[in-house]
Amino acid sequence: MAIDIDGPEPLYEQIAGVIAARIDDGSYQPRRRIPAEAALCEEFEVSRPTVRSAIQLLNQRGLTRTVHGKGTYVAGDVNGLRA
Amino acid sequence: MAIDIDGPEPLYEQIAGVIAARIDDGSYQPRRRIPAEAALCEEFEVSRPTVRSAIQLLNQRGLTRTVHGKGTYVAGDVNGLRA
DNA sequence: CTTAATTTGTACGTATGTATT
DNA sequence: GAATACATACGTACAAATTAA
Repeated sequence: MAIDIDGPEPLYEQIAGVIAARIDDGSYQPRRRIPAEAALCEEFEVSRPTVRSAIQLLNQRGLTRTVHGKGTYVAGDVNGLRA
Repeated sequence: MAIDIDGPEPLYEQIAGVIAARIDDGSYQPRRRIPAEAALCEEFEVSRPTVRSAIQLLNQRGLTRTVHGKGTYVAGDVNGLRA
């Protein structure tokens, strides 16, 4: 799954999609931390605000949870209702 | 209600609070447009990203609704469930 | 229909503050 | 105190939707 800089879908949505897919397929496991914002910036070659927008989407959708000073964690359940 | 640049509460939260208060007291009426982002930037003397963060909060809370190319509108109901 | 003006959307880069380890 | 990581905020540029001329 690559990022299409020219496509109609915003970068932050595409990135959120890639991360969501990794959660789905187990690359990023429940209750574990996903890579730091800086690392995601490097991987996707985008700015930090763009990575943060992607993470914000994931948090809103309940797939992840961000903790100040620690990191962003994959939600710890299958139903998206509990930690 | 003034903005406290030094207080612990983020600017965007303070601004969202001021706008919410204006919705409450009727200064901004249901289904009517609130001032454009640029106007709010001038009034509160903050950057556009900060104003947008404030509006995003209001949208998330259901107090307003933003339409691309048009503006941000006060929710048209009392229950926050319909437009 | 084309153009311009207004307004919101996306994205960049940067600086500084705060929380955790 | 230092290193790591997220939070807030600035300024800027250009794209896209809406409306009016």
